[in-house]
Amino acid sequence: MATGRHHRPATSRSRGIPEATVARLPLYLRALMALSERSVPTVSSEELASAAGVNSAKLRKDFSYLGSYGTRGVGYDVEYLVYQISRELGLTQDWPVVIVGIGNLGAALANYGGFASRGFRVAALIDADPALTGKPVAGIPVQHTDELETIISENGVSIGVIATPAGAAQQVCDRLVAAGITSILNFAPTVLSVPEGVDVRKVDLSIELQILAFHEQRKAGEELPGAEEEVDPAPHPVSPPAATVTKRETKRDGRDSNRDSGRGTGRDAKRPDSGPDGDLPAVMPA
Amino acid sequence: MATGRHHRPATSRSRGIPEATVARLPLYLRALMALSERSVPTVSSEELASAAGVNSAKLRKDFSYLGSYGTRGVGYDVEYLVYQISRELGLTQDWPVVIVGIGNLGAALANYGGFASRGFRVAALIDADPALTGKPVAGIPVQHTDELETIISENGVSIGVIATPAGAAQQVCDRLVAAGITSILNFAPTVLSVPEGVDVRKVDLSIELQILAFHEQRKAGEELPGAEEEVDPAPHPVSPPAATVTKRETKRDGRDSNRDSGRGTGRDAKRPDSGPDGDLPAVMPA
DNA sequence: ATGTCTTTGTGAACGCGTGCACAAAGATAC
DNA sequence: GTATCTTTGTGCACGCGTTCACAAAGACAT
Ligand SMILES: NC(=O)c1ccc[n+]([C@@H]2O[C@H](COP(=O)([O-])OP(=O)(O)OC[C@H]3O[C@@H](n4cnc5c(N)ncnc54)[C@H](O)[C@@H]3O)[C@@H](O)[C@H]2O)c1
Ligand SMILES: NC(=O)c1ccc[n+]([C@@H]2O[C@H](COP(=O)([O-])OP(=O)(O)OC[C@H]3O[C@@H](n4cnc5c(N)ncnc54)[C@H](O)[C@@H]3O)[C@@H](O)[C@H]2O)c1
Repeated sequence: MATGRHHRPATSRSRGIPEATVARLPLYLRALMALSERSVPTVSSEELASAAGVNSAKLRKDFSYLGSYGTRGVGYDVEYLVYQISRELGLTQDWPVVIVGIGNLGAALANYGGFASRGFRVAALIDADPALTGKPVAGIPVQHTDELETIISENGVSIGVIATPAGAAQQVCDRLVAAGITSILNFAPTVLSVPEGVDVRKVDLSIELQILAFHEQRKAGEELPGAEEEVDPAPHPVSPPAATVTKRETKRDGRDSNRDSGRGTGRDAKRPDSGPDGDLPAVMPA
Repeated sequence: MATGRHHRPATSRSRGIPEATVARLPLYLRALMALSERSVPTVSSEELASAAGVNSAKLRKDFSYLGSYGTRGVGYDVEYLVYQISRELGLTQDWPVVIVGIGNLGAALANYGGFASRGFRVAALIDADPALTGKPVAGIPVQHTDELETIISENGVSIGVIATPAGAAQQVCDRLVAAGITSILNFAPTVLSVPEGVDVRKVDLSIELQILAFHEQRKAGEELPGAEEEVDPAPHPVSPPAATVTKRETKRDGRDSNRDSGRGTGRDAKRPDSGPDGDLPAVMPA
């Protein structure tokens, strides 16, 4: 019970365009706009692919979902493709956006030029702090949460950005949805529960860092083979249910473990010398 | 042809742990730490899964890669699992991190408490602007780019965050890598080229918004069936190579087009009334 | 000790995404 | 017009990730 609703659209491929492709279209668009500014008339899939950092076959397949706008032997017309992708992404209209939670991050977002330059218009900044109300941030006066519903319905906003503390996020989310928002970009580190038909995308800083840390640890571990690895480097923090814990050689087969090998740039003593402060960060809040 | 190096590790599954699983571990960890704070001793896969917003089978399979730390009939010991995941992610040590580019976003990141609370320590803030040098941000004095190499090698930093303008990102990246950084979190909207062995993860705000806009457009389009859709709503921005353009009924079969249907909450007139300013945002910079 | 009941761990099937490799399309040259 | 050369569009195969569904493991009651 209480599974909330965490469904991807289920029938993910919205109109025949795979989700993975949709996620890459902005990438292509960015590269294309750079070419456009340099007045480059056409690009080959190879060139554009390398500019966007993807495989050229993938790019061609992606474009084929849009309807094959290329010319064999020549490539793609830059301007035309910019327009087609923009249209496909819905960027030929502008999207009013509200940002809720104008703290450190919210203010940075409000100041971010990359919004406006891509068809998104910051329609309003909303915060619960009365001290902020009326204060201009990035030239836009902050409005109080009380007016959230009014702002959204009067401006026909359908995209909301949540930059409040995690504790307030779900509540804010509920209000946004009730007010008519159907797309949410969430920066708060929480899982949001939304009704069907509402899209949520999340950006979580610390998750990204943790993923990097994982790989970083692996790199470091591989350089010094042998010794501690595989084994449990510390006793159990609390006594688990019973004698269950001792039994643990179930998995742990230590697969191939190759990682493309080859280094490249000189890397040597890179291990952080296990920070000066000896306490574990916040791993065991107990 | 300057393909740069955009390889995923190739042998993606680092030690037998699939990349997709690694990406979810922080999610589980977050949920577990919340339970831990509430002194919940054990959780079932079902409960934890719904807290983390994933399928319970997926969660169990994910945990099985770590070595099956559960007790059948009971569930998982919260504290023990917190520790195991932390260890797997490399969070039992603390990771010094440098942030380069202390503008709007960089400052927000520096002020973000979520770093420290998860084992990441901001070792230094670096910016090219001499006016910023020495000024404290979040209690840490900003240092000049000249000292980048020194800072990194002296502190044994292996993770770097880039929050500079896009134009400076590749250059900053190169210096970071040369100085010994092997993991980069990039906020600048550019594709970074790095040598093998260096991990790059990117966070791109406007890409997320564009993806939301795509789905938003689809929702709106489905409510008013018929009329403009499928057809080219505008002439070609520039004349493509030749008579090529006219021929375009190659694809476009208008697939199933169902999208799980069912709405749920009342959604009615949500279309942004096509912004007051009549100009297309920045779609056609030409 | 035996039985029942809960929940894990995982085999197997399936679907999506990726990349290879190539036929076909069209440009360009002659 | 014909030939050659470039580059697209895509069929196909493969691998990863997801999900189902269930046997086995163990807790708990009696
Ligand atoms: N700062 C970062 O770099 C960063 C990075 C990643 C994630 N985050 C997350 O983003 C969120 C915001 O971070 P921050 O550093 O800007 O925090 P912050 O404390 O500086 O700002 C939060 C703002 O939200 C407002 N707020 C609180 N409750 C509200 C409510 N119910 N309705 C409307 N506004 C409300 C507060 O008044 C405050 O202005 C947090 O969840 C944080 O975890 C921040
Ligand atoms: N602000 C946001 O919410 C946001 C959102 C998404 C992406 N971004 C991206 O993040 C980056 C930073 O955004 P911002 O709003 O903070 O910009 P900003 O202009 O406020 O800050 C950029 C900072 O980088 C410094 N800098 C410039 N060149 C440098 C160099 N070579 N070495 C070191 N420092 C250098 C500048 O002095 C400045 O302090 C941009 O690429 C932007 O596109 C920002």
